[in-house]
Amino acid sequence: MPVTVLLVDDEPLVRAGLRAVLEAQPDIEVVGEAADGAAVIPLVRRLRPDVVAMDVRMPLLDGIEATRAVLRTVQDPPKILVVTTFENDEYVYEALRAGADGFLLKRARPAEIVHAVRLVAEGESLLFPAAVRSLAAEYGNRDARAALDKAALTEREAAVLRLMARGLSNAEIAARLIVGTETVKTHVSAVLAKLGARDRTQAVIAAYESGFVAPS
Amino acid sequence: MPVTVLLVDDEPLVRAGLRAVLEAQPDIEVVGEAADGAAVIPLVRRLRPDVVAMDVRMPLLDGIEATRAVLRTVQDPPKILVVTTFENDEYVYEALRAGADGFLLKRARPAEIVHAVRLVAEGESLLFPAAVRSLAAEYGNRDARAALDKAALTEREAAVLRLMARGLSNAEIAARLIVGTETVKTHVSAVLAKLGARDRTQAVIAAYESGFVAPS
DNA sequence: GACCGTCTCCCCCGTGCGGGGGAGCCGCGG
DNA sequence: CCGCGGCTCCCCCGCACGGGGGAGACGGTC
Repeated sequence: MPVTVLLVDDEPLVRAGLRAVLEAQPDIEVVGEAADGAAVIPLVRRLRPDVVAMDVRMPLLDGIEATRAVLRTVQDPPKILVVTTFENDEYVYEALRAGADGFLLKRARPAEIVHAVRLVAEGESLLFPAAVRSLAAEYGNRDARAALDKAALTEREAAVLRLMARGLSNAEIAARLIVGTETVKTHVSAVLAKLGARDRTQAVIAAYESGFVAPS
Repeated sequence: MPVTVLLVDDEPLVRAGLRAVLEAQPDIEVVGEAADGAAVIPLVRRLRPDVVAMDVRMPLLDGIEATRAVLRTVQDPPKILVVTTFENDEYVYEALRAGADGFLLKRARPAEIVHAVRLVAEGESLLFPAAVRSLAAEYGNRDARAALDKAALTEREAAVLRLMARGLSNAEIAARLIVGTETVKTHVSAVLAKLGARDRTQAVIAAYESGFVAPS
């Protein structure tokens, strides 16, 4: 079964471009379009897309509010891919904080766009605002895919973060994973760097805010 | 307007007792009863009580699952007061983790019961499993009210915890609150003690898990 | 074969954190 | 009036934490 996508952007040109790029893939199907955030909710309810490619800056209801609204009101909500023109767009980070699953630069190459859609559809991508920010800058905003990959935690790092989010100390995590504390420290440092966190507390906050771990 | 309460307990005797105690108060009104957890959701939807006094151990659907179900499926859910017979009931802590707002021992004195209902109705109570556990033991399980009060954070402590949950360091919190770092440390220590947390990370986790702070 | 990313472990080092005390000030209530 | 709880600030102290390096082993890719 193909990945179904709903396009949300106020510029018809962008929608057409995304549609052309995505429809060229046999495993991706664009099932609908919307021109502003206010139209998103009913469309999501009706079309039940796997992924919503959502512009951040839009009239009526911007991407942040639309993201929040979708995640709050829709059962089993779709993955949300935030689309933006500028790399240093503060709105993007807010949208990611609001629960968006990934981000995409409009100037990205078609292959990158396709890759990003597949990533979030598989639920494998995990983006943290600070990491994306620095990486976007580092990569000159031209290779969103690389930024996406770099921002993703490795398996081990994810395991460590999960235990951090349960309140375990480095020594306890080491015991649980049957590795040395030095190893855990290495992973923790990597996690902090990728999440843009200063300490483990901020990392755990990022884990909750990004949906990496959920309350209760 | 009075505080409306829904009683959920499989023992008619307990329901009658709670009803008698609560109805004696002019500002509290018992609007319904249920004998098991499965009947709770439709009743909550129909009666829209301010508070649900919920037994933990029940046939069909226990208090934990019922609490989860209510909080997950009902818009603007009622406060949930977990009722239990035993102080060291692991189920209670699970229920509190599931989002319950307070706990009540069946053997509590009428005045304590009334007080607990009013507390959760006002949304002022804030219970953390570890704190409740130790306090319940400390008070010989006879004074639930005292435990409730002790487990509640003071205004200042709550403010500090909110900032902790935003990733601020002690120095940053001190600057924000315009006090000395030593003062912040005092409050942090108090928060850790009341939450049964070992460090600030565990405190932030408790804050998320208890609903004290919410993602996004 | 060379390269790269991941995972593992090691060193040193500074410091923020948390525990243990104590203490003064204020406002409220018995 | 005195006590009590909340808020404020201070001391000392130990240690886990996090940053900065480096390094070896493995597996996959080019």
